[in-house]
Amino acid sequence: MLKKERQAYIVHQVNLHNKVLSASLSTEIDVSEDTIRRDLQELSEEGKLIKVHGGALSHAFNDITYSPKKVYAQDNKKIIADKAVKLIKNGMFVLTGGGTTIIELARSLPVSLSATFISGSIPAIVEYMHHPNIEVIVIGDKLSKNSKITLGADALTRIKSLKPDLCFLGINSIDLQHGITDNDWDVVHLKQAMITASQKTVCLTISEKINTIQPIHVCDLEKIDILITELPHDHPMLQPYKDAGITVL
Amino acid sequence: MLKKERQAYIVHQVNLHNKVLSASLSTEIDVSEDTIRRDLQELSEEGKLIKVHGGALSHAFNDITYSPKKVYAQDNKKIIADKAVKLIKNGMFVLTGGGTTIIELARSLPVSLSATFISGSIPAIVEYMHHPNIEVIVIGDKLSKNSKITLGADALTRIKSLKPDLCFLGINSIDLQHGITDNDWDVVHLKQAMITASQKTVCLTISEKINTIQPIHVCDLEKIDILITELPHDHPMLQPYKDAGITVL
DNA sequence: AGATTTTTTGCGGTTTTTTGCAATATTTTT
DNA sequence: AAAAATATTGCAAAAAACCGCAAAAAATCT
Repeated sequence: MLKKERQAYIVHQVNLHNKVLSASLSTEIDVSEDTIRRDLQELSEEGKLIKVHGGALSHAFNDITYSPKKVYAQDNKKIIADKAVKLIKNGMFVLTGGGTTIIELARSLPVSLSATFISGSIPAIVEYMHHPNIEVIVIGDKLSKNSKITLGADALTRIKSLKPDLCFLGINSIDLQHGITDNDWDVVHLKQAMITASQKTVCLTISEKINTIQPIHVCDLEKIDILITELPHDHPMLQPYKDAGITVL
Repeated sequence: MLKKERQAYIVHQVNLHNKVLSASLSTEIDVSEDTIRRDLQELSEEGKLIKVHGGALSHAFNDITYSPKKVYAQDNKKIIADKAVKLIKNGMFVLTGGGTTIIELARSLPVSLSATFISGSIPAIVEYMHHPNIEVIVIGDKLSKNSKITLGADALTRIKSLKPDLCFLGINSIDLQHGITDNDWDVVHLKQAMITASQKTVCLTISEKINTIQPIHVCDLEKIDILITELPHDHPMLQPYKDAGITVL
């Protein structure tokens, strides 16, 4: 890999995720951390990013909001995305919902992956669209301004006609007794259809939403195959869900 | 192998793979690396690629350097968009295709306008989505990476089920004898369906595409109600189209 | 055609760039 | 305060670029 090529990649990653870790980049592009550090140094001098202890930050995202210390704590959603990516194999049909966690997943897909992604989430579709080896199926219907996904009868019937290998769902609430719950009538219907259609359902959520409840019931825990959070898989908070038969990553 | 031939090959490779290595080229074409380096030097001075340590990168790899010609075209599209916007009234159902002219139209919509826009073009949908008073209906199907619009049987049947007031079509070729022509089989079918479904069809195009022909026939001039270009409505080039019964703006 | 000039190309030697490593210092975490 | 992670520095090996220079090839001019 050429030096400039590598630096362009780094800049791309910084702009995409607002931050990068030297260690991650090192393993990702298989060069020593020294080299990464020197790259960051140069790019920093060129004003293309801001170098901090442990990695670099996006210039645009650089107000007081992010102190250098924050770089160490990887964003929870990035951690979740990285775990989720490992489930996707070449040739798979993957159905995804909306939400920021799903966007992060879309941005973390390795360039080498070639698969088919189905979604009604416009931001997610935009990310998939930029990927060189991914086919995109758009679920059409009326676009909800709030959630930026298509909702309605058309979307439901289209989803019911599919049998994807995998379904990634960003969820707002999960609880041992009440299972998955949500607060939007149409979104709930969509999620139910997605779960029913898919061979395997993977739920993504940050840990603070675990053991919370919302007004509308989506499905029971039995319907969920895999649960991904930013916590280590052996965290005590997750044990009850393992006992309920869910694979926790 | 001639020098010019060799350099043409190098440019081709750069455009194809976005990067080339001096060492690879050397063994590939069987000349010394010095020669390759001198070639890259010259091509770099001609602006055909970017020379870096170890090889060269495509111009597209770095940042897009847009030529004055592109900027000129951009201005023209803005003129076209402003004319087109005037046709849209509150409460209308508007069907739009893809292409840069349509994007420009989407960006030019006044905030006060409240209407419903139907499209399968992801970039257009993104623009509509940001508008406060516009409802968006997404036409779903397989996403074409090139044109960034959804194409396929699903999209066709969905469009056929609609009766929009207005249809805006960015066109690639228009000619007095052959009418509207295009070069992509699927896109042609989509445009035909859009024209048939709509009560009024508005074609948008920059003047340089007037009186040009492409391989596949979309429709005859009779199907077109309004033609919008960046030229003044009384420009002589447009007179024949007026005579053919088209309203020219 | 033959001679002369110009261009192109490869080669040896030198300089610069790039990269990884090891030892040491600094920062962050626990 | 100790431990772990990250930075810095100097250095050496490899790769690549650079600099004439001369042979070969092509173009130009008698």
